[in-house]
Amino acid sequence: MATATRASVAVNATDVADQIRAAIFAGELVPNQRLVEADLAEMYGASRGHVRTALSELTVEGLVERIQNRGARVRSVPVEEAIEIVEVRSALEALCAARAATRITDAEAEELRQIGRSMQAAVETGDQAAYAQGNTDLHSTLIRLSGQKTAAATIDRLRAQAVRFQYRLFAKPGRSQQSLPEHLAIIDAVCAREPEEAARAMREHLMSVGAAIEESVRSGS
Amino acid sequence: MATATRASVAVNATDVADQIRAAIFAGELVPNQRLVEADLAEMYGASRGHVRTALSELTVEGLVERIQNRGARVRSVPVEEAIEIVEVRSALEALCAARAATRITDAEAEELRQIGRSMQAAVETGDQAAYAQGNTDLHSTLIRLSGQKTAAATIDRLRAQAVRFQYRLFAKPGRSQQSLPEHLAIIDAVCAREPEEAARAMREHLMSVGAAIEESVRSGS
DNA sequence: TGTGACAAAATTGTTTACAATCAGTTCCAT
DNA sequence: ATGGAACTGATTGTAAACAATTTTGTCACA
Repeated sequence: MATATRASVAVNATDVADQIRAAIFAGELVPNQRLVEADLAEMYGASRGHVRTALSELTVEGLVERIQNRGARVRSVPVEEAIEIVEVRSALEALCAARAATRITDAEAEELRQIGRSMQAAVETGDQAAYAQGNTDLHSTLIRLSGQKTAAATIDRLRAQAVRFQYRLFAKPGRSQQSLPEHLAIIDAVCAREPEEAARAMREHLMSVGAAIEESVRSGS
Repeated sequence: MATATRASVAVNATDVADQIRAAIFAGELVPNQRLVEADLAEMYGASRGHVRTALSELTVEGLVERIQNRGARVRSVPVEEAIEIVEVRSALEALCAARAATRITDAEAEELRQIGRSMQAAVETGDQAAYAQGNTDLHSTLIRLSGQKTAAATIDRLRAQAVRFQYRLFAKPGRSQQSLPEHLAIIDAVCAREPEEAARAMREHLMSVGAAIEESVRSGS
């Protein structure tokens, strides 16, 4: 733990991109923070050329913003766009939930119900971290069970852009009490192998997430 | 028109990426075709460095595939993935259609109906090119009217990956006769400002596109 | 005190040269 | 003939040097 911000050494452009992406995801690099090539090169033990192409790639992914001759910054996603992202995720995760409902095996259904039980327990004991973990597990499990790799990749990319707002949301008191029944409804529908209902429940859940983001911004700042 | 494959001169990495993207879209660069850096550099009048970062960006976009020390190729999208792409587009364009239905003005509705009329005329006169144009116009207009930029960008990126299959489809005899009523149903629903029905019609249409791709591949090769 | 011109520093953009790797070929021993 | 070691040409990977640009700092002057 000598160098706090560096997990492992990056050798090529892809590695550097991965590290920067992880740092943004972890909140170590915050929106609008300048990304000076020389600094990043030293920090990750890579050449400046590698850092440069990594920044190009991250720009395509929408995580980084570049201005000619004025360098790169962590892109600050405006609220309106964050809501758009949730709306798109809503459509895609609804698709995934529906597909999961048509493909799920009995063993996988049990796995899903287990996630539901642990989320319920987390709400009862007031363990926010455990609830957040359950939330992540549920969404990623459904995406995996859908077998839709294109949707999975798209959702991943979009979610990375909106990390900033995810944190805000879990900090909101009473949020988990509200979203728990939504999550359980999704699990029930998928386990009951009802694609239409699973999609509907997922859409409803993510629309509520969108509304919560909108509201938290309206009141927060 | 001295150099057939080059439209304008590329000076930086973004320009090169644009040119290569356009060439792939136009079918000048076909799947699995090798992309030799030195050749591209000469062809587009750019340095090899710029070509290199352009290839990195296009790899992130999913248009190009790179293998370490063995260069870049135009990525060949397998059929299964093309179907996934249509499925994702189905979810996203349904979202756009629904949003368009809630936001559309009278003038925009007339614009949409006009597209419908020209598509109908194209089918009656057997003008395939005009029908393809109408198809493009309709989809892009709905996406624009939705005001959902995130969805728009995502759809664009996905469609670029699946160009190969779009061509195939329009070559199929009787395809336009089948899809015309689907298109008209979408237009009617959006103009009637019925989001649910618009989304349903769009989903149905794109599912039929997916089925047609699957079938054309099954029989074609 | 404020403002403009100028100089210096920091940073990014671009090119070039060189190193590493791979595919194909030749050639020799078996 | 056959298999493999060594060679060759083509191509990609890497780094470092240089050029261009922006930003920051300084100072004279109103």
